[in-house]
Amino acid sequence: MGMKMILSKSALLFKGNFNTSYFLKTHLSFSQFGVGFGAHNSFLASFIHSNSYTSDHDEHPKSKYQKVTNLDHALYLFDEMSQRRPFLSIIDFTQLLQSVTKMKHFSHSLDMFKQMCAIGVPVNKFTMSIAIKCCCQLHRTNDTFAILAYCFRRCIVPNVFIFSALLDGLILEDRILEAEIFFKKLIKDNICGPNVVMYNTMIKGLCKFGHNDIAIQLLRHIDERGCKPDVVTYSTIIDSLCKDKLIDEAFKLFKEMVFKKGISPNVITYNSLIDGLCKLGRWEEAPKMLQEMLDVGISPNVHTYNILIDAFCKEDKIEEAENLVDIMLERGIVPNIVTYNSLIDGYYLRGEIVGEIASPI
DNA sequence: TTAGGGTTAG
Repeated sequence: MGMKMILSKSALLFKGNFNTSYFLKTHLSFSQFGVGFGAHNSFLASFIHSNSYTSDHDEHPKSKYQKVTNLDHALYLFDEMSQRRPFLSIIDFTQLLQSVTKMKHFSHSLDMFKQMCAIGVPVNKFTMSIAIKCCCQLHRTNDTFAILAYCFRRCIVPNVFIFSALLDGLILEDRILEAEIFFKKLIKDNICGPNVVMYNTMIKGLCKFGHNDIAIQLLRHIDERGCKPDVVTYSTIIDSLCKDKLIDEAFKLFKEMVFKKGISPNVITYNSLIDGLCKLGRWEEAPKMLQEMLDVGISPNVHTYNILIDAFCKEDKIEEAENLVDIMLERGIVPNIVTYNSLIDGYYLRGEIVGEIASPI
């Protein structure tokens, strides 16, 4: 099998089914929640700068459990900790659990959590919320509800972190109806006062299912509840509007966020808008947005460049895409697999990749 | 001195 690729310079714990409906008895109607691009200029830059703040990152040094980046090392440490008596602090255990979770070894994290419970480590709300997150990432939300039941048995009252993780799990599994019912029940029965993260999670779910209008209603509702929407709230809806090709609506919300609410956009907000412009073929405006980002002091990241590179490649503008790769490299941003996949697609569309591609293995 | 949310391809 031969390979001939012509790429130019860029070629380079808890078993059992907990009954979710136990928590969702009350079914409420969600209906109770009930400018186009081009006006950006230096005023925007000054406005955003005036609303930005810098924080001193005077963080505490990381513990050895927080520094772990290797699974085998983490498991070794855990084994060592499990055998020590008296137990180390629950903070040490939780930090190690979090490190394994950050490595995305969710099954191992859950196994560790179960082991902690089995040997009697006094798990707390922090530990619980990490375990629930792991369950959700593994698409095992029903097991998550079992952990919640375990919370109650141990007299650990779930808090907004734990409920938000649960809500996120339902949304991840596309169980939007249950998510809505659950969310409303938490509020109606005063089980948990939602904060902006929980609202954002619900808004993400609504957007995921195309309910932009209800998401915007919920955005209005946040203010009425005395909670403040933030850049994630707006960016989530802006992104959804862009994906639904409602770019003018997205820019309207963008302006509301910046000028009315005084919330500074970030690189993710801009990425969504640039992607929306590219996918609608508004080629004049996308580079302007990139320039605007730079003007307001927001550095494009690998996502930003990938969005533009992919769009150029799909439009047979390979040279422009290659120029962007050069700019990325000059700015110290390393192209990743998405960058190369987009470029390969572009070359393929142009017919510059011929023959069969042999397996490299 | 321990926990949560939004962006890119296929």
